Amino acid sequence: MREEDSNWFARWEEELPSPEELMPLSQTLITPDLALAFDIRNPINHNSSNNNNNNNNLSQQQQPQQPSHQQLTPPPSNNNNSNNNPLAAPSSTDFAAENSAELGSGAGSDEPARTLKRPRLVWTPQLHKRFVDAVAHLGIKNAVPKTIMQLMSVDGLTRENVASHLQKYRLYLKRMQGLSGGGGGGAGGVNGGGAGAGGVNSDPATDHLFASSPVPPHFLHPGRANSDHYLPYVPVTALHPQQMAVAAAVGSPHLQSHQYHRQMNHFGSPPNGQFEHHLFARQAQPQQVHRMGAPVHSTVPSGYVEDLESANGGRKVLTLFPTGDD
DNA sequence: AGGGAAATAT
DNA sequence: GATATTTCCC
Repeated sequence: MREEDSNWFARWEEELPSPEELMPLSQTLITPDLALAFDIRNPINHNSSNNNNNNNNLSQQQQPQQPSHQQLTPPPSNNNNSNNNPLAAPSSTDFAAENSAELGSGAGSDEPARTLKRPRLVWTPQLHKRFVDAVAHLGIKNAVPKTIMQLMSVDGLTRENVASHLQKYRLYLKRMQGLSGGGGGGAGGVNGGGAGAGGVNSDPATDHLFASSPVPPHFLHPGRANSDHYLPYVPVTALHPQQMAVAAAVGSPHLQSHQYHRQMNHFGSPPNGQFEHHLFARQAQPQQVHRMGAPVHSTVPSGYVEDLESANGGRKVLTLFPTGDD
């Protein structure tokens, strides 16, 4: 089985986007202001079933901090611009900025990063993927909230967020160990994104989200093999501060936990083409983790649309948008 | 800061 | 009712 390990790594490498595949810097976020200025509007916005988040925190309105409510269109094959046009303007239909819903009175020009209570963070497969990668690269040993958070470089992510997620993730791993150890090792197998494909995931009860991202073998085999053999020192260089936005699913309560229901019904017409997501677009702080190794391979697995969840069945929302800020 | 469990929101 | 995230406590 050591092969698995090496394979996993190889796989990981393969996954890395080539320089050309990286998102062009120009693909930055469009702020509402800009959108308005340019009269950019979402060509297809038919969502808004319930635009307002009526959390119990009704007393608070939206977070004007980053008026960038971007939403990536989930289109089937929305491959990033494979061309190498670094200065391509916002890839056509990829996303649009929509706002105005109710920020009218608020005047979202300012981003007073006040102590706004942020809405519940929704861990999308992408985000989780990133999380897993980070943990994998750090090694369970060093995988602590703070470090993970730093590695992820996801804006808006707080240590608490990560800690909490980590907690659950560990639980998940634990469960998996127990299951795989006892009988079917299948569970532990690398799901390889194609979760839904060949077979069913072990348990429906299993965390949907967690199941959506491959679990590095080492995670399950603490004792086996050297602990952190593979990544003696995190090739952090690989993880670049691409920004991933955290999505706050404020309006769509249903697509969070029921994704495994595969909304991709036979009709093939999902309820909505895309959902409205509020993204916290903040720039990753320069406080990046010190990158130790040099980018030898240059592979930069950044945050961008990795594998759309055809696997998940119902998850077609991308909540991260790469921005070549910097 | 890290880990775990209770509380709450969805 | 169950699950996902947040918040509190050690």
